[in-house]
Amino acid sequence: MSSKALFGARLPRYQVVAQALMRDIEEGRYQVGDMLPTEAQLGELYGVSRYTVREAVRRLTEAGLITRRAGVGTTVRARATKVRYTATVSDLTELFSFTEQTRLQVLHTDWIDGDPTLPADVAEQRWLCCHALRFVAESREPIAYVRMLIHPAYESIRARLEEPGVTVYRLVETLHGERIAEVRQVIGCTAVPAEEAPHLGVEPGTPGLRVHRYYQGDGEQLFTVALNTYPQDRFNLETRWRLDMAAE
Amino acid sequence: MSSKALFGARLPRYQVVAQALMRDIEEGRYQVGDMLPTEAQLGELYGVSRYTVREAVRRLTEAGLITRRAGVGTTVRARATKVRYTATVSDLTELFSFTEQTRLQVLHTDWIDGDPTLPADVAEQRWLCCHALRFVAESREPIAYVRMLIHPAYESIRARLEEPGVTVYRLVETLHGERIAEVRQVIGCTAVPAEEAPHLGVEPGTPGLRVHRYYQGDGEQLFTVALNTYPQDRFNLETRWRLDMAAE
DNA sequence: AAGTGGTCTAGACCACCGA
DNA sequence: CGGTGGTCTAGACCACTTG
Repeated sequence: MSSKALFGARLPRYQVVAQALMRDIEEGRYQVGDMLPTEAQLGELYGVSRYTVREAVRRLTEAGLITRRAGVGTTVRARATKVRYTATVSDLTELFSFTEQTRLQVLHTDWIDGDPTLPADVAEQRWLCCHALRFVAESREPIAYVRMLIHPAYESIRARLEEPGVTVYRLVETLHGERIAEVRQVIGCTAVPAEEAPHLGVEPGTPGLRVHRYYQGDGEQLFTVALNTYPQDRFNLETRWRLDMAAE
Repeated sequence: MSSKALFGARLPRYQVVAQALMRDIEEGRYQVGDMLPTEAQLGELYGVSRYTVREAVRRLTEAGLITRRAGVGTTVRARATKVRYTATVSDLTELFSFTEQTRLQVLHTDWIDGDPTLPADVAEQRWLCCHALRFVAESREPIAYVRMLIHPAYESIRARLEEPGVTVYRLVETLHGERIAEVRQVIGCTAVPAEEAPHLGVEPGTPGLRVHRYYQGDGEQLFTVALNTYPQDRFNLETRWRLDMAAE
């Protein structure tokens, strides 16, 4: 119960109806897969107008309990609102709070083709691979060694990679007018490889954070992959998950 | 443009109104901070009923462009819908895909009091610290060394920590009837400490993933803190961020 | 053709806020 | 007090799905 439960607080009728329906679903009087009564029937059942029924039913829809289809009806989809924990960022840069104040320095570029250390779906294709260091602002010490895998179709990105403040995903979006629809991020740890260690100023084999990010378009197509190695103590990744207060 | 753009598809009037309003905000005819016209005025302006205005305005509200207050009016809050990327899990266990098939083996318990390696707000208080190993299913090799910081008020948790499949946050929730409202997760890398290495079967100083999770209640109060060390190659953390298709 | 949800109108009363 | 958004009614027409 909320701390500000009010005794005299009359609930709107659509709330009463919504709660009654939720309870009926929760307690199994309507099973998942069942059809709910029609709006007209619910209106009669609860003695309210169609507007009120629709407002109530809208709540259930938003809570994901039901789906509706014109000409068909209303189907129960879930027994209870799942408690959902959500981390939302309004912009991908917020994923990595620092990203915007960083710059990239490209070391060299080559092609990779079937790297077995990569996931199967990535290793299948041939990628342009940009090796680079990431710096924070004016600092002379890099925070990460980055390998950027760029789909051959997006090769023109390479030329603009070193502009300050750019991010891969923004380049893909602006240069090619495509939206990044999904980002997959896999985090693990690693021993800093001998190839990368001197650039980072650490000993080979010392601990490093490995962050792989896969930028995907709307279908399944992979636009770019960023493989980052962060030496110890130069970088922390923080995520917050907040409880959704959707339907109570 | 969507692939199924239909020419003959007449838009609902509330959509037309909503888009007009969004464009007006986007282009600065209504500035952030300004009040929008009242519902009555908008109805007259666009020649639609109040229902249609409200349905339109509801879209802007859901998109986060405006906020409304009865007795006051409608305030413009943002110039454009920010693209939001969301990662949603229906249950905290999904945050760490493995957690449910794991078991904990407690090594020993002590008290910590002002550990300087911890964030200031955590270090301030006195915690019951449970040292443990986390195993996957029947495997004999632990995947992590865990230090569980338990608020003295929740000390009774300790006794049930070793039950298979339990998770800290569930114990807090069930034993004390409190909901975890927020989880903060900080990821970095570390050299596996000498104290932990033998238990994990690795050499001290080898790379390890450090995952700290802070479980918070509704206020600011911290319930528990989990400090995990995962040796290399035993564990990956994956997160997906999907583009919200909310308001177009 | 009958019935569904989706849209829309023209009214109405209310709680709340600011002057 | 007058005006706001929040709630609610009783109608209506429509596009769509199903038999």
